[in-house]
Amino acid sequence: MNRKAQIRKTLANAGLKATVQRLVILEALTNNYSHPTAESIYKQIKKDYPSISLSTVYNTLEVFRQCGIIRIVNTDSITARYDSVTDMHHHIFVENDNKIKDYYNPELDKILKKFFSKNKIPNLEINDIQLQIRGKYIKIHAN
Amino acid sequence: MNRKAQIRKTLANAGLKATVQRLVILEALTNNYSHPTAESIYKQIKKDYPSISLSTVYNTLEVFRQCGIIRIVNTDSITARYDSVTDMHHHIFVENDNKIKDYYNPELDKILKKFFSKNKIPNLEINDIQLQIRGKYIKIHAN
DNA sequence: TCCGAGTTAATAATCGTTCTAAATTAGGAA
DNA sequence: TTCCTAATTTAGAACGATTATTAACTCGGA
Repeated sequence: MNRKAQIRKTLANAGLKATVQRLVILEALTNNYSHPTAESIYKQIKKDYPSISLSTVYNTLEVFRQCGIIRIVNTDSITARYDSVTDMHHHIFVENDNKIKDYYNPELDKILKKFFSKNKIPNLEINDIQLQIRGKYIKIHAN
Repeated sequence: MNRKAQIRKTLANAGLKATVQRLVILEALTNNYSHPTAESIYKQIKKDYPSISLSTVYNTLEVFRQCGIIRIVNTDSITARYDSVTDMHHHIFVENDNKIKDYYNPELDKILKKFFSKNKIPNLEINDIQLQIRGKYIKIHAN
């Protein structure tokens, strides 16, 4: 199944009409691994689809979020950054350039799950566990 | 050393003048474990010190943040929430009531540190590792 | 005490987001 | 297909949180 068909399927599963706007917004987000802001999704889409409204981008992202097909990344910034991956994964916050990278590591996931099944937090039903790794990229000198 | 003396010391170590405003703001934050917003710190302080300005609260929190004596908690919300604890700890996001609780567990910290010293991320110098645990509080029925 | 840098207060400005209401559109029924 | 209705989109106003501006104040050193 190609990407566009996959996106249509995601919308159908969520019970959402497959409007042009929803298709392009979700496609923009799934093609973008930089955890973009609403504004930057809007700018990207506007190139090919100039009549799109910023409101629509915000509204649609909020609809997607409520359906659970996207998320807002937890950050210390005012501006929301969106993530189309809802499977278990972690984030690397790169201090040099304000980028957020995904970090996948099934071994780590296993360790975390094991830890919290042994060490239950009283009365809490855990829905999601996510690591935030904050760091700086360092230059490697070959000499 | 009492709390007020400790706060004075923290300011001195950061090279900051110990003004009344800074003292009350930092005291309010260190006494408050709910990761308050700027607005709620402002309201709390205003009771005892009515001439304080909301701007001062914002400015001062930002000064503290830049000095590294407080942090902004990573959240998916528009409103910044502040944390006076900068030692390694994690956060529990309680979905029922929008509260953020601290989670300390030295054993977990050891596991995480060990994992990342074994599994280095190329070119990345890690400054902080933090877990975000999202969940719901469940009622326990005794019968 | 006086000076000057640092700090604060009040408020205007800005930014990101949400709301509102009118226009448009999608998709089902006839 | 055409019509109908509810859902969706658009543009722009409104809003809330934060930041900037600037004049007044204050602290600590000379």
